[in-house]
Amino acid sequence: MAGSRDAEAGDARAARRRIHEVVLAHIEDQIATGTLKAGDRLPAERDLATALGASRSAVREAIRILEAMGTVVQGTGSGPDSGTLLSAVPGAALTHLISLHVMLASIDTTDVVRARIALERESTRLAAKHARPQDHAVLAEHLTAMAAPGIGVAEFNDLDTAFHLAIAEAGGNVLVAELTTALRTAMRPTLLRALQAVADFPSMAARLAGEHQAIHDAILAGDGDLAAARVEAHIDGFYSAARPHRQRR
Amino acid sequence: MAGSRDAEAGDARAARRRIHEVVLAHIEDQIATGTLKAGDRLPAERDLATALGASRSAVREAIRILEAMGTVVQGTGSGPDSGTLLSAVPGAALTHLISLHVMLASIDTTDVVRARIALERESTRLAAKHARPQDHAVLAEHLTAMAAPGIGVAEFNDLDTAFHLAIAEAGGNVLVAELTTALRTAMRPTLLRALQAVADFPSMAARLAGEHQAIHDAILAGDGDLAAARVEAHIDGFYSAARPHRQRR
DNA sequence: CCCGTCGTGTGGTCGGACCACATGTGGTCC
DNA sequence: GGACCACATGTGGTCCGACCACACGACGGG
Repeated sequence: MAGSRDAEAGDARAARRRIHEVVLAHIEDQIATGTLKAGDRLPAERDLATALGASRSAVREAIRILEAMGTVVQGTGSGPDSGTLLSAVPGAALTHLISLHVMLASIDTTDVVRARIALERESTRLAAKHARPQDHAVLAEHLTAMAAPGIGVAEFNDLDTAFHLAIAEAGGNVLVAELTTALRTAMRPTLLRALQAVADFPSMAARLAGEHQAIHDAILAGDGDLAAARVEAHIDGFYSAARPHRQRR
Repeated sequence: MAGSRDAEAGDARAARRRIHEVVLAHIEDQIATGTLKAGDRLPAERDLATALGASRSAVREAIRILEAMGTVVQGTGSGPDSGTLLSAVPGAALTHLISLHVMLASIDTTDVVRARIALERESTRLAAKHARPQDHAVLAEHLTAMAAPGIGVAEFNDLDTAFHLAIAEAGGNVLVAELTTALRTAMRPTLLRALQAVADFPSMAARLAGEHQAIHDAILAGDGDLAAARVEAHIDGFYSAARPHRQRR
């Protein structure tokens, strides 16, 4: 049935839908109905192709999309790690998506900041309620690392991200945590530029460290509202301070 | 240089990176540096392939990913709408991504609800500050439509989504609006199931309509905090009421 | 019993062919 | 001269068949 352009059946009336979209819909349908679930293995590309009457290229394009969405991982060779498996790791995909759109300027950075604040207020409030000792340990660890004298801009920023992410994870809401990471990561280049433009980085680092400490304290105290307010002030304050340095282009 | 597995150059040391990833990185690099921006046209697939020393399949897979991210649209034929153009419409991609992960249960629906609340609190607060007369008109329109007697479950739900989306758009934050839509759309199947399980749908619709009206009133009054609180109660309340109906699986 | 080898199955890649579609260009007919 | 039609051209869409790289598992020799 390969090269049959001759109108396979009566379904030809449908709009010219690309084949890989049909394949994609087929797979997503099985996901929606529970026929396929995380951890399952998809049929081999070749089998899927013949089963759906499509070419392997079409199947591959569909799988490529699923992979980009973070719902599938592929491995070569044989064995348990080979083949196409349904995973469920939205983080990287989300980050990729947001980053692309920030780069394309289809999303304004101030919008990202506001969204971050909204999400982190929530995750911080959750963290204040649910954080366990080990979560606090992680946070404290990041705080210590950030206090290292002579720390570089990039390292500081990455620790900063890790700190905020740890809060989100302590909150226990997977989606909020993933979104927080995605937004924070998407802003990384912007943040680095801003930090590098800061005249007195050490004092800026000290100020941010102090704010982080205050946030942690509020979380430790279980005061969600206070922690949330401090997070908002922390994020908002930094961007307000950094924004004046506008890069050309 | 096509089938050359013989270590093209010194770059062989790099990990086995799939070719489409290289192509993708190449394009994203041009986006990051501003060489390519929204509205621009990518080279033809064949040209890109020869230019990068890759096969057309590889290029197509990379483009497929970009398309899935909502950064590219393709059109056949010639003319201004043909070829591969950089767009910047994150909405559909975001929705697709979230929906997939909700279906795969890699994201818990209660997490989605909490995230929605966090985002909609923000957008509602923004709407209370920035909404213009035409925004209010749209909101009022949706409210009227939802009040139609004998309205069906699906229609009501879609209008509900439209109402919340309109608020997000009135707030003026593109990212928050897109995220709101994505989360709301991802929850659509779940919401429909819940609504269909409601014994007395008309009275439920009336209750929700009343809450919507109250939210709109607060926005009209410019009281962001009140509006935000009402939105939170509205969303939280509905899910709490509907959750008891747990579907097997 | 251990270990190397080879078979087999999986994704990764390629190139070339052809289709469908939309436009532009030119010639033709009135 | 102007309206119109046919073909050349360029773009994505699709498919096929082949081969590579890789990893596991079975088989057989030492």
